[in-house]
Amino acid sequence: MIRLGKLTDYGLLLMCQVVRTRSRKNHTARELAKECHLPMPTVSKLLRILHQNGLLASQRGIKGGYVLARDPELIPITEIISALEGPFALTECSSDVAGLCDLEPSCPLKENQRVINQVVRSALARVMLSDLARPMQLTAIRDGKGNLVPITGAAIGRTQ
Amino acid sequence: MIRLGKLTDYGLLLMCQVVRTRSRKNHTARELAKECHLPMPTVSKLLRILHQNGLLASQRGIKGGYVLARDPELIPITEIISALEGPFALTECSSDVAGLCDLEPSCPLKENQRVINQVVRSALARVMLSDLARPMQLTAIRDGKGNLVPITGAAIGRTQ
DNA sequence: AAGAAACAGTACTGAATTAGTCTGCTTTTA
DNA sequence: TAAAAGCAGACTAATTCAGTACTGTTTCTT
Repeated sequence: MIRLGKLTDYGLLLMCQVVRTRSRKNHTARELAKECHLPMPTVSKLLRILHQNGLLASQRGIKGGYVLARDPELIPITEIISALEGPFALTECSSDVAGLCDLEPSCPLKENQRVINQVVRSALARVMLSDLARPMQLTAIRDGKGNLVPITGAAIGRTQ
Repeated sequence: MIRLGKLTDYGLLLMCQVVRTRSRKNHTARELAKECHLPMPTVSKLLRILHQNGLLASQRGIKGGYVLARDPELIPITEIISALEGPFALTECSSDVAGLCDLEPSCPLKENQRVINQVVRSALARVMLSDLARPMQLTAIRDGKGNLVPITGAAIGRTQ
């Protein structure tokens, strides 16, 4: 399967929790850990990374905590994923670093790897955090032209 | 990054090689291994899996080998990926198997994981093997930075 | 009919990656 | 100034993955 790390999954969960409870002034790592049933050190680490990538704003000190840096409508989930998983690449070859692959000079796939990558990425870039945080309400995404496309009809390929 | 295993990458490479040289009556594992600069046992294993999933047809015996089971225009790369990586799922939660996740009863993300999954999958389902096997003829253009961008969906999100 | 060439399948090993934990430090406010 | 909270990196354990080896089965050729 195409893999998203557990930590990324947790990260998405945390961000959703922040969105869902954003009436609160701020969110401490401890609170979020409890609410999401995740170990506190892990949550702490994730929140720090999300902060470093401009997705959360942090306040230190005894009354500190985290708040969302932007409206959830303005946060594509690709940003969260990139923050936690590093540069977006399906394989080593599709990254921008050269020389990672022995086959590189002879590999005719390299360019197309980039394309696969781009297809996945642009598809995910249309899903916003606000879409994720409202369970059950996401029945459509926007296609390349900005039109809404029902999710259910989007599936091609067979179900396994 | 979203991860595709090396073996899957090799599998895509092999399938492309078969397509590109399909004037040959058949393709032995040995030939393909040499042409793709991959170890022969690995190639053998991959070809067998691809065959089991109905992507290649095999002929045993001294004059045996593999041929493409269908026209490359009819093979979405999701099929190749699913064959080599197992059921399409970005995280454990998004698979159909229940009970894998401790958080399941309280996890409000579960449904949306499915959505993310579906978004990626339906995007990839539109890319056919024939598209991959013809480098440079793909429906993609280069943007200002030299990155390939599919013309079907204007890439949103920022480039990292 | 026998042997060679090629596919089929399984099991094991070593390596790489990842998740998670621990420890200590810095900042801020009551 | 002490406590609460964030900051940072190192370390360990577990899991996953790639690769290899070995054995069996099929079919063609001589």
